[in-house]
Amino acid sequence: MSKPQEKTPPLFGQPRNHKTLTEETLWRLRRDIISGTLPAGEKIKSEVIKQRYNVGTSPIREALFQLVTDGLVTADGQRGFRVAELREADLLDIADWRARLESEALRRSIEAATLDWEARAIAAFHRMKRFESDSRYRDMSEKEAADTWEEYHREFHFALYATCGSPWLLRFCELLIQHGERYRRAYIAYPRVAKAITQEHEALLEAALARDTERAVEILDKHIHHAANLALQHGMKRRPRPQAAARGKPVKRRGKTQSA
Amino acid sequence: MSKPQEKTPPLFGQPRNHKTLTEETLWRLRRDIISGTLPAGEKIKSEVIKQRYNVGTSPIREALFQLVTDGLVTADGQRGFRVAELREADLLDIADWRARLESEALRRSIEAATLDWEARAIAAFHRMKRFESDSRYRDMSEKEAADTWEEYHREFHFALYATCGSPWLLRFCELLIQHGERYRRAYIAYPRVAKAITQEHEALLEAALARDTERAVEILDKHIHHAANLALQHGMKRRPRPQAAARGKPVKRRGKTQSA
DNA sequence: GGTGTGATTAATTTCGAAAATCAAGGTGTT
DNA sequence: AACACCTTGATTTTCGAAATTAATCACACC
Repeated sequence: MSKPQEKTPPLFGQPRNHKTLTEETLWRLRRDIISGTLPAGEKIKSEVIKQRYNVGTSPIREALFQLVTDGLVTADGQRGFRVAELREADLLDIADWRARLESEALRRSIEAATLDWEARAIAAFHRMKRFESDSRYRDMSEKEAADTWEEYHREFHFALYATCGSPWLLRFCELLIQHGERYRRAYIAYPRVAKAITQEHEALLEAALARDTERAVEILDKHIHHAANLALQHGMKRRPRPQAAARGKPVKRRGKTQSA
Repeated sequence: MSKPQEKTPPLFGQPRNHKTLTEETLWRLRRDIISGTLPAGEKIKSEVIKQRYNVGTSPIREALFQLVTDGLVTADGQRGFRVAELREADLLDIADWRARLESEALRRSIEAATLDWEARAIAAFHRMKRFESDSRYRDMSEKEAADTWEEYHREFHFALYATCGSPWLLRFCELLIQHGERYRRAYIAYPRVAKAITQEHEALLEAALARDTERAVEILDKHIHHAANLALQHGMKRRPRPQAAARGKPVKRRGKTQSA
């Protein structure tokens, strides 16, 4: 009613109503890659995906090529697709640019703040916070809980940036956030990470609502680097060289790698 | 020999050796869109492309979906593909972020400058400059000349940014440059634009080689905004509302729009 | 015993046709 | 005459199979 020309960016997440199989497959694949269901470096066999998602060759390939452009999947010549590797240097680069670009997005959004913006941010924050403390999430599996929280978390950040006014900036943020989430989730699981950063979210929201741009940006900057460092620390303990795991010789075994 | 792990970003342009038909189709489509051979807003009919490029359905769709992610093509629900529209606001946004991000890339590249970097930049500049003044380009059609110059121009800019050390930054620059080029070429043709900005390139190279970061960044910033304003001025004269042209009613005629 | 070459097998890419979807034109009813 | 519904033709999407390419193994040769 209020703003009919507003076009929501292709933010990913909930079961949106997808018009084509390609679109649906894209979201499912993206979610599975970011959540780690499809681990980094793993070969993506169309046969497996075909059975898992119950679709034909074309939608899978069309979705995969979009993910290639997004950088979540790599396509080696004529040797099929792989989930993109995780590299420490990449994580640092992502955190660096997330901090820079999201800070700018936040700054612009605060300058252009509207009542809708406030409402959306508060709503998103509430949902996330409440989900953390409410025991309802015990009704779902760990993974579902993580997926849900991450969805809320993403939406909270996006709500803050939404009115920045620059489509390109939003797009870059979106891309970086996706990749950043993948790194984080590869290294630390849900309930843990939320505890570590929850009060930063609160402070961030508060500063933003108070229109205290400088403080908000400072908090956001720290928040992003904090999250990246958390991932880095846990990641170093857990997997010394993420890319070495799957890249090496394919274990010599050729045929079916796993069936059931 | 020197740096075997260096991976050239998927910079587009010349007839690289493509391994798959999808890849080849991607480059051809991208080139045709950026150069304006496929005009903004135009419907992309797979049947037409199929005949023009002599490929089947799959490679075309796979390529198109990659361009959708790049923002050069839009996919409306189940109604096929279109070349993305040109909008004034978008041009301004692109110029803004080109200036910011390329400045940062240039700054970092200068800080990390190597001899290879110098050599590549000088080589690229020479090629571009020489092409402008040399009458050889009369051997080709206007369009070929424009294509060639744009290729050199792009390479010159990229050469300056190449050692910035941030893959994500390079990627953003790449994307923005592609889109920026499309806007420029939609409004002003080759020989004209080169005359207007050629001495800026020279000054830019000079400052960069002298390691005068601040001056180089200042020149680059002006250069980018200058180019955008040129496009804007010419564009406003020529096409008052770029997006209105093709969006409107499809002229009521349904069947085959054009055959030969 | 190691190495290079040819044949076999698995996988990916590509095509062409069937199924699904959309847009326009036509028909009938109020 | 206006509106809704159905039919029809064209386009897009999807599938499954053929063609192409890469990988693996076996065998002979050095």
